[in-house]
Amino acid sequence: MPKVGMEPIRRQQLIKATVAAIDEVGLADATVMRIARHAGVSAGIISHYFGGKDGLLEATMRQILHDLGAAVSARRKALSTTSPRAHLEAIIDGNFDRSQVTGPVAKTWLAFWASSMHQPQLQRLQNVNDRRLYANLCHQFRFLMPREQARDAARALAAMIDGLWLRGALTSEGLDSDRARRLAREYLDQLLQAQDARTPHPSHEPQPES
Amino acid sequence: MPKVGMEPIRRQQLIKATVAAIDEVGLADATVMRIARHAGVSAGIISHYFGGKDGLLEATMRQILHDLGAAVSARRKALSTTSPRAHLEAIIDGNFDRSQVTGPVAKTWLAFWASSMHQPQLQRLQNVNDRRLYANLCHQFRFLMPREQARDAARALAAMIDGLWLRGALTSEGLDSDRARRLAREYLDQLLQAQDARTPHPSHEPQPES
DNA sequence: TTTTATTGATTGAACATTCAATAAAAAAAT
DNA sequence: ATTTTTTTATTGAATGTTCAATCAATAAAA
Repeated sequence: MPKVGMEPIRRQQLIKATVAAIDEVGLADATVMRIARHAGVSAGIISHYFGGKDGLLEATMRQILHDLGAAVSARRKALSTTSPRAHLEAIIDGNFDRSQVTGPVAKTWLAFWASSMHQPQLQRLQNVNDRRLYANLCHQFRFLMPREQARDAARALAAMIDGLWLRGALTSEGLDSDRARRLAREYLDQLLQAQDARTPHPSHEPQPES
Repeated sequence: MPKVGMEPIRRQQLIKATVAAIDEVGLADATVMRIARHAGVSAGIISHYFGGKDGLLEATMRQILHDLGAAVSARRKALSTTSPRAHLEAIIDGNFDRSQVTGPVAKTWLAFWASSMHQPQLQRLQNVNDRRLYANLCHQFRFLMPREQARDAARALAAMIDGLWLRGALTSEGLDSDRARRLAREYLDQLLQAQDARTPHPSHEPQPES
């Protein structure tokens, strides 16, 4: 079987198998043997490509975070406007992107979330990601409201997004991504309406094109 | 040392020690030895009082859920009104009650949350609790809006509460419970204002006393 | 023939649980 | 009031299991 250039293939295989194993039995029971079996390879190969189980878990979390970032980024790049509202909606949609919201991925996500509280390696990844979401939201809200209000709006919308995710991961039916998206968007509407009510004379929004 | 009637004392001790151990090193590394050391007793005693580690973990989750329920319940009973808004605020405040929001408890809570996805015993407890929060919220919102809107409002506020919890558990500084409460209350305000805007002629609210 | 990829039995460490031994308190007997 | 007996609580070493990591052996491609 050994061909040259197996490394990228095996790495992807094993990361996918890790998500599958965590979905199946949870992080605590996702042993190297079970993961290897999912990938159709032997257990030893994990240490060979990832230096050990920890390396594989970190790579898996990286992959998930990367996919999430990519989903958001793609939606924002597809926009032909600088309208803050459109960008905020794109961030919401990206966070509930199909690829992210699959049952297995959601469970893996939550498992890493809990784990990251005590594993510095994972905590770093978690923090980077948290801050990115918060900073992105905050930056957009800044076009629409004063600094402190923008910060609160970002904090609240981030909490809403994560909360919908969390509750989706727990229900047996999995996350209803259409409903989650709708609820998050309605919340955004309310945030913006509340702001309009406070400042009936808009101050410094960027060019809200046609 | 052996006095009669140690059972309730030891059980409480061990549950407290479990929370402390999970706070210290996470659920994955909370071994019976470490928990026992926190409680100042030997490892064997855990099997004696809880039948095994699983029994202790389940009892710990029960305790945390019970404390949360009690905090909400106490605040609602202290109300001398049936105003839906006051009850909704009491539910919010109860969920961010001091006793719940301590760093150790928040971490333990999240650890069980992740764990409950794959442990039927814990999942049952989780579901009961989820449904209670949702049903309570939904019941109060029903006084203020039609069924479907009440359901969405309950889903969204529940997600906001859980999201604030989740994000609070992850930050190293712990949850800022005052800020969390404020953000959740502001969201509630927005929900109710949005509803007032839709139905300028209120239909069937209960006696909104003085 | 050499290089690269992969296997899987082996090793050692960590762990939950068990249980015979122990110790303290409570109860009974003196 | 002592001493003895019984009951209750607790210990911690021993047991058996599970697991991650290792590495010599193997097999396929180059």
